[in-house]
Amino acid sequence: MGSCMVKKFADYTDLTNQEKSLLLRLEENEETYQSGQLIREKNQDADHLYVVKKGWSFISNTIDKNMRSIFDIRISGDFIGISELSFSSALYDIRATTDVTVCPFPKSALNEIFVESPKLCRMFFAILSREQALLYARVFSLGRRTALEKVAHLILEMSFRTTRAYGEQNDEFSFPIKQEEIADLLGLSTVHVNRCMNELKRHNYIEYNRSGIKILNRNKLMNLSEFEKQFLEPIDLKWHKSGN
Amino acid sequence: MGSCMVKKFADYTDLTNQEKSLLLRLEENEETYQSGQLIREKNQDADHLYVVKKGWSFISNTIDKNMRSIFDIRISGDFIGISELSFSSALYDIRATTDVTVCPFPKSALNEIFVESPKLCRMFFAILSREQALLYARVFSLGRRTALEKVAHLILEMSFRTTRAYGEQNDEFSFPIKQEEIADLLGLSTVHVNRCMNELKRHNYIEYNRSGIKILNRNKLMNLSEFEKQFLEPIDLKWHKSGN
DNA sequence: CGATGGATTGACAATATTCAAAGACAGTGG
DNA sequence: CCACTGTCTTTGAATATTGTCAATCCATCG
Repeated sequence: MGSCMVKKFADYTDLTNQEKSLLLRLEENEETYQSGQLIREKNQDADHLYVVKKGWSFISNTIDKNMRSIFDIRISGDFIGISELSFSSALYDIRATTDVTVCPFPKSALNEIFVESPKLCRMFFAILSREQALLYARVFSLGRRTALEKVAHLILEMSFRTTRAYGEQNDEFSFPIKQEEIADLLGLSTVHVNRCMNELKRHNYIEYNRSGIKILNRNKLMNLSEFEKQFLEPIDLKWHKSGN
Repeated sequence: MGSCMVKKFADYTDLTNQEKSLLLRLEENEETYQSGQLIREKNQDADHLYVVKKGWSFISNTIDKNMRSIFDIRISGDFIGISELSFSSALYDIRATTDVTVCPFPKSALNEIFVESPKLCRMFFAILSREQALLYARVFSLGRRTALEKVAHLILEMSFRTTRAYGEQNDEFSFPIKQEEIADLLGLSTVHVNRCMNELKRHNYIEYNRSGIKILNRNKLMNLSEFEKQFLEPIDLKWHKSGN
């Protein structure tokens, strides 16, 4: 299979061969993990970043045994660890939700890329800034949406993200994540997530089973969760041109 | 007064004169706003970024009149707008909490800096990645802490951030923010924020009035909110050296 | 077939919200 | 200097939302 990064970056801009080979270096090493396995633990040395090549994983923090928060789901083409760039040890756990392939690379590789290619540097910056925007959206969700709206919003978010990552627009997609994990993502209890999922099902907004989800009424879901469509805009790299 | 940026960056690394002048250019223009004023509105053109030079401001999003979420408070030395780098129009409002001085600069200025100085480029990347880490901490707070813990955590966070921005460690600091704004930051109702603040006062953890706050028992606050001390680590730029 | 991990359900409890009213404080103009 | 205004804070009572606990169901896998 090809390189996630080259594919992802080439969606937005033309790449020279040199730039392609810089990106390919990030995926020289591969590691695979089975569903449920810990990929890296909090407080370990954080000298590597990761690119997710295949599967779903998530980053989370646990305080006090029964108090876990999942910060984000990471799927094919996503980076893991950028927020730890300026920290010496890891701030959170990384765990495989499905069977997963990740490519670890040393932090210093980023620096080489920045020096060699201003275009890739801008691209990385744009990606990181886009992730910040998505995190703001999550903060909004956590702070100001009801449980039902949160669940609806998450389903839509993952629908758009998988579409972008895998290329096929599809109302029926793989959603290989436990209700307990949804709860930890959204700051809810497992039981309540279950009730919300079933309410969405009763209203005929979605269908779901263990491994997948089918969106039956995307508009209603969008309205319910007041999904903000700006986040679907493609990444715009024009900001390096003129002063406005 | 001197440049926020030069001061902030010089805390972490040595700067050449050229680098200093690159940073100074970001603060060539100044605008001042009065407490409560809108600095920039959602959906306007997002062709500029801002450095906050003086005062507190915040970035927020409002859906449906009575549903506001404040994403972050921005104080002296903080950037505003980086998460909109790859968007053409603004995702959120920027509003002055106190009287505020901000310096707008065009997005393209960032690109010039990246091309001219790899060191500043790394620095910007490190700052942005650090902000992501802080956002993860906020996600944790919103999802998994009780109201009382959230309030305690926010007070501590701002205590550390003002210490870093203004240089003086102090248990008594300016906290010029309405309870309604705290509520929108933490995803609570104004009334409940009030009750929590008063509970912290009753326990003799804090004192407060309209404009300031005094921490009486920092340890108890740290324990209550399970504050994670890693976030206080200074930014580490060593990641550009070896791949170890 | 039994064992296991996850999903589902009901009853009850805790936490936080809403609404409405009253208090405190700073700024304003007379 | 005082009354007036508007904004923010504080309080109580009733309500809504979500969490907790414990039991049961269901599918999958050896």
